[in-house]
Amino acid sequence: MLIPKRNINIEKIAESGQCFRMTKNSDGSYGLIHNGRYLRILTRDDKDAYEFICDKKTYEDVWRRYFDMDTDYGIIEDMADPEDDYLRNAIEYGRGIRILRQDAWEMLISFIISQRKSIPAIRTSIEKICRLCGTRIEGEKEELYAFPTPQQIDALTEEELLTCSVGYRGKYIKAAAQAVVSKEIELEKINECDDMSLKDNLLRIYGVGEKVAGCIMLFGYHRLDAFPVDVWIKRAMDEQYPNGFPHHKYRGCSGIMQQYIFFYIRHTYGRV
DNA sequence: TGCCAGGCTTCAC
DNA sequence: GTGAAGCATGGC
Repeated sequence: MLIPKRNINIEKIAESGQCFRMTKNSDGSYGLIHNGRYLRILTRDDKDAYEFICDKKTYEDVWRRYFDMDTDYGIIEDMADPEDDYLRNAIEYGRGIRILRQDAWEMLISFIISQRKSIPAIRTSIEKICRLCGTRIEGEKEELYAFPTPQQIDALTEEELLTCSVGYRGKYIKAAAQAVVSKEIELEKINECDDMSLKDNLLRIYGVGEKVAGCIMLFGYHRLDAFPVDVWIKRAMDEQYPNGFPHHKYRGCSGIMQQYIFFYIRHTYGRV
């Protein structure tokens, strides 16, 4: 499947900090795992496109939605205030980033792990957990593992979890798995809630605060008004928006603007 | 080597 | 409701 490069940039998405299991292979291709499926992506400069290594049906059934291909990001980019140079620069810099429609459970655990960790360290931890208790993906030469189910993580002992470099977050991960397995929290059902109620439900989970809830909403529930504020976004807000970010101008897409700013400021400070 | 990382809970006040 | 302490460990 050839996907034109217009409005999608796999390299930027892979390092945008919204997903942790999309990695660059030694041959320059990209690989990602989602819901137990592996997708390899080649860059085809000769066609000005990406080549998704999958059949058309799988693309239509799975990846088209995952990459949010039915949203026109050009329209969203045009919403930026013409006088907001910072945002316009951020968008220009991050053009091609899209908000992936990832799995809510995976986002819950991934962003619990993310607190006070660097992105490379988050990736390392998540990979360890997948190898420790995730299901091996069939039909691939490499050893690839799906993200563990709630039951698989719930079955781990505290000691096993600690081998994944999660540190003090181990108890949060256990509690989250327990809450899901026991149906104390129903991740699919709460998708019926409006944004505010969805956030309230997520905040009930031990180890989930404002920022992590925002990330789960944005990347796991595709709630595009979620605006998670981490140390980087706070830095951008303090420096560029001393009177607060004008959310009212970006109703329905301020989370996307957040993602452009996050990507931009991390590169501005040379941390990537 | 020391500092920082897509923060959270707990506990004063 | 607000503010500060304490937290585990990898990566640069």
